[in-house]
Amino acid sequence: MIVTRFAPSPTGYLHIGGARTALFCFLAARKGSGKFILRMEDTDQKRNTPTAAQQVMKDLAWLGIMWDEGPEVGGENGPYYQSERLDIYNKYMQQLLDSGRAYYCFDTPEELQIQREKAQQDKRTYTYDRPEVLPDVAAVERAEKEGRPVVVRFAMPGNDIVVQDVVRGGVRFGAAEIGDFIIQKSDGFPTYHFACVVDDELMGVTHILRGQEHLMNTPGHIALQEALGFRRPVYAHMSVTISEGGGKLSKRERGKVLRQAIKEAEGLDHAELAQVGGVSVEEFAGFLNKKNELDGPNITAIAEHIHVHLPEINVVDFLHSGYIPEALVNFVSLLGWNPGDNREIMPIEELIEAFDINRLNKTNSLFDRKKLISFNTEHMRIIAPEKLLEHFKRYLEVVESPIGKADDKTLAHLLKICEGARTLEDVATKSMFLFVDKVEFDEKAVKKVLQKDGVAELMKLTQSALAALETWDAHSLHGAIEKLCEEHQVGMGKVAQPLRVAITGTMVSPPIDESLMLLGKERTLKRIDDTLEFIS
RNA sequence: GGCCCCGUCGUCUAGCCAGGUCUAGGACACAGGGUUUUCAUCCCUGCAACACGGGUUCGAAUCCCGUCGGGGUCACCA
Repeated sequence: MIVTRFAPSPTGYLHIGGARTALFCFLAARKGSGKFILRMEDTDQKRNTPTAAQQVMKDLAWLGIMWDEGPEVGGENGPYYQSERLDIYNKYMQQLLDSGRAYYCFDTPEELQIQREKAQQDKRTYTYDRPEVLPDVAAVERAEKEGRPVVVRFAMPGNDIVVQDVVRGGVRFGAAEIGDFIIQKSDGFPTYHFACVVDDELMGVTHILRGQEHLMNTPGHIALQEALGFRRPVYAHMSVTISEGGGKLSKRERGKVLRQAIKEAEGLDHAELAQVGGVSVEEFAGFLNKKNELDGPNITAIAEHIHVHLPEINVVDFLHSGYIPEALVNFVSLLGWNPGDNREIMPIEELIEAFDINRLNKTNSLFDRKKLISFNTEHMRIIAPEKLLEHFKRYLEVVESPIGKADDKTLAHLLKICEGARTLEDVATKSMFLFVDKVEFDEKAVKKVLQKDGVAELMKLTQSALAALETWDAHSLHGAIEKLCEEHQVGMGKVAQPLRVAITGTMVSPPIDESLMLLGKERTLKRIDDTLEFIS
């Protein structure tokens, strides 16, 4: 049976790159009718936040990447938070210490830094200088008394190590390239390398799919496995997704774009923005001066407040932008993998069926948001309407849209008449006119549509035609407008466009008959009145 | 800088391992045209790539070497 795992360090929101790794692990497990484990690698006491693990799980669940074993769902190999497994690690740590495969060190950060710089000068790889005689327990006590940090290092074997990788083939690492690395920190916690190797063995992980950035760690992990008598899992180091600007997809990008937008907008009230973002004025000023970065939610709040579109980086960002998870998952699955034929738009079941670890490719890929939009458009079209409704409600909730107050029937209807929309945000934008008390006229719309000769006259005629209408449904409305056009020998646009601006204030809305129907007779006639007054 | 990985249209990629069927296929983007009451959708057409230089071979996108370019990694982070 194939067992995979996704092991994030809960330090913030789930990043789109992490989602991709998780997805491939999930697909590999499902395809092999195996097991997908979620494990929280929270061994860094300084960086972990209590809410981050929850958020990561929420994001995974939204994407439909559910784990068979892990936090919340449990399993036979728990606990699934590494911070709760310290005694397990200590047992193996002792084993290594006893057999002389690990040893204590007492170097200060400054001392190590000097060594590193020296190696840099000599243009060689820095590796830790293992002492001839390994420190004993007495030495540990002495070091503690002197207040020196005590860590444990793993004694690497002196041979080359070849990593057999599904994606890369055999990759050889010279013995001189990998030094004795730290497996236990001075706070007593294991490092990632150690905890990861122990847990993968204990949890029976058979296939490790992870980003290429971990390839250099792998020889160390393999050496650890051998010293501990562990099995060796199958490794697959996947290509990574890089940003349009080159380099890793980074959360800094959002800050960069926001800073730029604030600078260009000019005259914005910084104190107000700081308040919207939930940060102090000083913090906000520091952010603008690139002195510090702001947290994801703070940046998102400010951007939404001033209507600036930021590049999506975290999974939640995509939710906020109105993407649906089916599209995101599908799109991301095609970054570094493909089914081998020309299929592209695929629901998750099809992805599972088509998945093959041997078709993972080696080259890094760029994240192209334009293509994502196209995937989103298509998935919004093919998804079951009930599911789309659920996504829509979730979206409206997180962006705190007043549309969220509407009942299911109305929302479903809005989704239906907005068919062809690219994102849920588009649907919301088009529907907004129904949820405002007073129309605000868009400057461009006024100029292009309302300030034309004869508009007022035709609109008055339209108004009386609509007022005379007995049944207020899309069909009758359509008929009435059509009739009006025929009588006055004008195209549909001549009547529909001014009407659209009158009831929405903009040039964009669902089909005019549907829009009028939803608005209702009374409100429609009132808005036409207001418009006539406005243009006279 | 050391080490490691990678290099097919602007982008995601098929083809490469098992050389000929490749005047290199698909998708997105872009350009032009069409449908439509707006936006969007939809339909048609077009543009567009084997990084470069050497080999091996009757024959190279495919195998080998070099150059250049890109990415990763060099923590008591994971």
